[in-house]
Amino acid sequence: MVEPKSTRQKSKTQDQHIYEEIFDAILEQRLWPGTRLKEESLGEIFGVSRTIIRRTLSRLAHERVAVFEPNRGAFVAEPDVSDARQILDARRLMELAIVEKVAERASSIKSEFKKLYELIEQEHKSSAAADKGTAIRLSGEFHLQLARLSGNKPLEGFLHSLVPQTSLIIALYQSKEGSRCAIDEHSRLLDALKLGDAALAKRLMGEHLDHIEDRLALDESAGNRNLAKVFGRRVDKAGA
Amino acid sequence: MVEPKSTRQKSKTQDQHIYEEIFDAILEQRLWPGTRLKEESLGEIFGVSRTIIRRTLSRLAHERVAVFEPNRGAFVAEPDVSDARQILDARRLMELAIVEKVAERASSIKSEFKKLYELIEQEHKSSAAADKGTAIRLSGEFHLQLARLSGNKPLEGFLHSLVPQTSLIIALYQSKEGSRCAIDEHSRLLDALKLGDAALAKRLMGEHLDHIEDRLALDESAGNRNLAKVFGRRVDKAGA
DNA sequence: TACTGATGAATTGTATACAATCTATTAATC
DNA sequence: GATTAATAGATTGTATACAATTCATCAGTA
Repeated sequence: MVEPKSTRQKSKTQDQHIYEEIFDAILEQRLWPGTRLKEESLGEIFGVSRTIIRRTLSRLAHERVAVFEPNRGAFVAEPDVSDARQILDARRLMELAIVEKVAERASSIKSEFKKLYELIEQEHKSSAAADKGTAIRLSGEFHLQLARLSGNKPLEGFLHSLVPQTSLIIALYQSKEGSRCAIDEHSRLLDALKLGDAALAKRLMGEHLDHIEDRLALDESAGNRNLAKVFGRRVDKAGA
Repeated sequence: MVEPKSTRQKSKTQDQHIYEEIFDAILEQRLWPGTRLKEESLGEIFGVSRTIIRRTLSRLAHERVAVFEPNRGAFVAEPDVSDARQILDARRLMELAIVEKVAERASSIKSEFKKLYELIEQEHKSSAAADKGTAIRLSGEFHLQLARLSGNKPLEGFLHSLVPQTSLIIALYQSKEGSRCAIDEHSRLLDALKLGDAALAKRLMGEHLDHIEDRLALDESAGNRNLAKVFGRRVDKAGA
């Protein structure tokens, strides 16, 4: 079993792998807002040079999941209250449009729904196993899969950046713990979609998003959660 | 007057400048879909190394304005008919949402409208001067400015990638020449927005987009316009 | 002539070297 | 002791070197 001599052939998938690893870490809230993303450390972790890491970080930065501070490097984004409102607002707009499109296409994508039910099944399992990180990530993936079924790639791409940003917002501003009813909401939403009931699906999605937002404390004072910003200091939350 | 010793200080603006130069060239349809974007050539043109060019190209690729073909380099994107429909569909969704938001905020952003009227004025001028490229670009910028006034940065960013993509679609699929009524449409739209008449503004925006799409030939056979793809060949449309 | 295969130039993909900048530590001054 | 200045170490930003791949040219063959 000879290793491929070329280091380039894997490049595309290698890139994608590193990206997804960081992406998932953010979805699962293992990577906290404000965490420093040191290039050399990441390079060692994934066994590539800074060149590759830099490309990944720049992709994350473009999706507003990370931010570059000039000469200081990349950090996991910390959306402030105003950012959060805009992100959630944009996401609602997108999700409702997506749900409508999926409902319209319901009859022609029947086979795809099966996968989504399986995803919900997994959500249940990890929720039951108290594997919170995985449960959160799967929840996000449910929404991403829905976006894919909309059949509109630009929309899918846009939601792909809004979902992890939402994850960061939840990390920063969630006040009440999420009752896991969200999973049942997914499943009822999917039922409505399969029947092609756009109106019901949109209502359910709207309520689903309401519930997520209800758990957040997005009043201005909530900004105080971000102590570093309040005191104008910079804190590296991950050194290694 | 001493030059700044550092080559890094300008980096952020330098980057932005190169990006905008290419962005504008695409908006003005000086850069045609399928054009090869050779790294070294661009580097020489802008006096920077491939590193910087590569970053710019990767940004354009992320916005789907350029595409990377592995080991072959970057090319100006050539959205096919299916892509085009999805892009236009997404854009309609965005533009209507944006118009609604701007109408809602009309009273609190009165001073901003002035700039937009000036932009329309410029559009008139370049149109009168038969400066088609500039006219097209300014038309795109009008929509981008509107997006900015929506007060939603994610939406603004998303439209920022949809506008040049629309430009590529027009380049590829426009069958009838655009009557320059579009400028008057901008101006009537702006009137409605200033009055905060969301319903009217949305109707006008919808019609505006209809008119753009009316001039396109997006039936399946339209794909034949892209001869290179029909014959499975690759053609470099710009060598230098 | 048309087709295949080999050779070399051109171009991309990645790693690395080096310069600019920032950060932390220590020394110096009041 | 607190504040500022200076220095060394760490990290980012850019250019460049080198390897891998593609592309064009041109023999060779039927």
